[in-house]
Amino acid sequence: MYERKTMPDLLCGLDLIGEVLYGKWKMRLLWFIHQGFQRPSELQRKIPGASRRVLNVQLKELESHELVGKVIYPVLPPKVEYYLTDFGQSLIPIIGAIGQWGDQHEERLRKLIAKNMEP
Amino acid sequence: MYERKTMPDLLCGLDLIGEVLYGKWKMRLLWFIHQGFQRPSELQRKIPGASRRVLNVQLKELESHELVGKVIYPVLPPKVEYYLTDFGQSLIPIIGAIGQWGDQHEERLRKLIAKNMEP
DNA sequence: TCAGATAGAGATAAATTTATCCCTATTGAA
DNA sequence: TTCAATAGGGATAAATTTATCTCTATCTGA
Repeated sequence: MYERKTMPDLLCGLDLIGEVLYGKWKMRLLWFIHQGFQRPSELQRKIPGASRRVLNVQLKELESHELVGKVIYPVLPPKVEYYLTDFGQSLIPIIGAIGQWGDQHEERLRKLIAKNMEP
Repeated sequence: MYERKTMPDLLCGLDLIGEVLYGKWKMRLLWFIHQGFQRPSELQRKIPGASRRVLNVQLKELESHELVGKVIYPVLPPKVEYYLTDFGQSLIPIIGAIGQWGDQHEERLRKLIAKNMEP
């Protein structure tokens, strides 16, 4: 596993939230769990761009930060379900607002992103 | 300069906003500019954890994504001021909400982050 | 019996992001 | 006249994050 070499600054709310939410797939994971896709395999299908491995790792971090909980059913084949904790649930309005802004400005953003790729 | 090797997924609002806001200092830069710290040197003092260079680079990206604008005064020593465009301004409520969540949960977050450092 | 679904993790490679170091220029103050 | 402040950028190194590949295990259905 990777060992951090530098201490992060934790000066303000943005630093603090960044430590738990700054990860390529974390907001999507929280959002999809909130939408009812709670099993790892469902989440993997919802986020095809991410490998199985990475989602597992990020789910584990979300869990250790108490944003999601996990239920392991003692059955075979294995069954696992994630759920939002109250703490994680409290982020949903914010993630919703972020995604909504992106949706609202979709066209403009696509153009800007395209423009900033090649030149 | 760094050349991207893979195309990002742009499937939903979260992907889109990520392309312009996903950078260690970007939200802070927007926030401080919004607070009235508009000159590069002021921003550098507000964000001591970041090097001069990195802030310049991230400001440039924010500019190319039309979230901030830049006024160069033709004086010596040089004077530059950044300002939020309407587009950038529209992100302020969201950044505010994000930071507020972090502030509200400061204590809990500090404990969680600390717990997840060493073990 | 073999393929595919389920869930998870170690080792390692690749990509990306951030940081560091060293340049350019000019003015005013000590 | 030397230092600090102003703003910016290239080259490169380091840190971090993400992806890939390879394992383990068990059950169901063809």
